[in-house]
Amino acid sequence: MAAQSIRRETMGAQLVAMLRSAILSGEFAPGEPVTETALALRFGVSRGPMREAMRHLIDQGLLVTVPYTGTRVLDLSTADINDIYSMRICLEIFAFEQAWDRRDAAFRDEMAERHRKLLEAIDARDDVRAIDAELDLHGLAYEWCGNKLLLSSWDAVRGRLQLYWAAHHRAHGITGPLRESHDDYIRLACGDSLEAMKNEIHSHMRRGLDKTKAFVESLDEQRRQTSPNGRTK
Amino acid sequence: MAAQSIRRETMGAQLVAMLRSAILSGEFAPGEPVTETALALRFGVSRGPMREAMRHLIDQGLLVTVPYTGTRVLDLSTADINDIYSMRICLEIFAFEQAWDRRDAAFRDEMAERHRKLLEAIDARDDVRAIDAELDLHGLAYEWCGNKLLLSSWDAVRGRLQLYWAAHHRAHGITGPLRESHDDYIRLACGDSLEAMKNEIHSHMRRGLDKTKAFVESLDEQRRQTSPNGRTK
DNA sequence: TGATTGCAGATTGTCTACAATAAAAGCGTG
DNA sequence: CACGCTTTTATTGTAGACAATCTGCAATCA
Repeated sequence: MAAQSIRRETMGAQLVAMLRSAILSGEFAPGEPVTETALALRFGVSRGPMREAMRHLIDQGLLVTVPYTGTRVLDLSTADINDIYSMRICLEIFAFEQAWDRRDAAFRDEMAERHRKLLEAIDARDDVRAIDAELDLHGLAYEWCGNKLLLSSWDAVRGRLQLYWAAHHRAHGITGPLRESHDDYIRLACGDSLEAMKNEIHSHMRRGLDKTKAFVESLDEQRRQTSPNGRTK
Repeated sequence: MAAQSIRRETMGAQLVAMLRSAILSGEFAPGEPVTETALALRFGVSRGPMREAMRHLIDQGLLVTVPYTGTRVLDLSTADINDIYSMRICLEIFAFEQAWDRRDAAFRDEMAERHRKLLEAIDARDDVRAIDAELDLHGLAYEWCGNKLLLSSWDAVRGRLQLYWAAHHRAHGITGPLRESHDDYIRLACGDSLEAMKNEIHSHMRRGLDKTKAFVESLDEQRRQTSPNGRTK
């Protein structure tokens, strides 16, 4: 019944999706100020719904705002990366613990399917899609245990992660996930040893952390050289 | 409560606090519909800021909304309780792992201070304050590790927990935490064995889960008898 | 009798205009 | 040239009116 719904969604909800993808696609860079009027103009709506969508992303942590002063895209910081990745380890291990006994054929099929989509995006050299596919792949465990609270926490982490990876991609070009980087992950996630899977999560995250951290540090270095003040427009 | 003493904060931000405490104090019961106009009138503001505050609580999960139809306070459900408590175990153990080596004299002092406030509220038979104090006590570990992501996840859990406990309190009168219920928790949290603390968290949560679950089940029973129509979705 | 359709009320969604606030720019003065 | 004050401007905050949509009920018709 919902197949051919034309305007089933409210405007604000659509704006959230559009604005998020605009940020993650790099149209608005991390740290860059965004104003309600400008965005409203950009998306062809009034300030009301636009503001509402922005508040939603503020709640999610993708935007930060100072009352009566301004709003800007979340800036990249080395400190936050440790938080993000340690949180990932905690949540993903928990997700697998909860989902472990619920895994069935459908789970393994879905896992394979998402892996296929990831490989497809990598082969197509489509990094934006590859990033999304990798996060979808990791998201399966969270979805499978059916804990809404856990899922919303993962969403918060995912948003930030995507922001960092997208920035990384734009700075260094092709830097998406390697083709074989998830082979072990998939194998163990569908295997019989929860302990082995936990270890894989740890080492998987460790690799991701090192990579992401190195990038942001190089960015900090670069920024320090060009303008000691901060951002230039 | 002091309506508008100082206006350092923006109106919407104050409304969030007021509305939340109104919900948690039971002025608006779980499952009860709330309308923007009624609330705006109640707090003496326009629909704009009121709506904004409501959207914030919607993002936090304390309110649920259906487009063009209505908004209501989150309803109590037995299924969610398992999610909440398993999430609590996961997050709180992680918080102590992260904070463990950072604990110092200030940490132990603050822990003692919050425990003191909890006992004070219990002795004063002030259950609402006791609930808040207990959550503050548990919150210390989260605050201490300085992970913003973790803290926001804890906030989400805390809000729901508070909703359940407050409902419990209103239904059964004095049901707040017992005076000695946190002695072990405090002792081990300031002690030398992380493993012992993890065990304590597990058993502490187990007790809380059983108690809360029994309450909601009794509530479901009661609701099933009085009104068969039941507005469950 | 049963289903369908039209109507009324309520509620949220959106728009426009105006006020409050904070940061930046201008400017005179020592 | 630096300093402090005033003015300006950009931005968000708030208000009220209007439009779109949903729900329930009653009138209508086979």
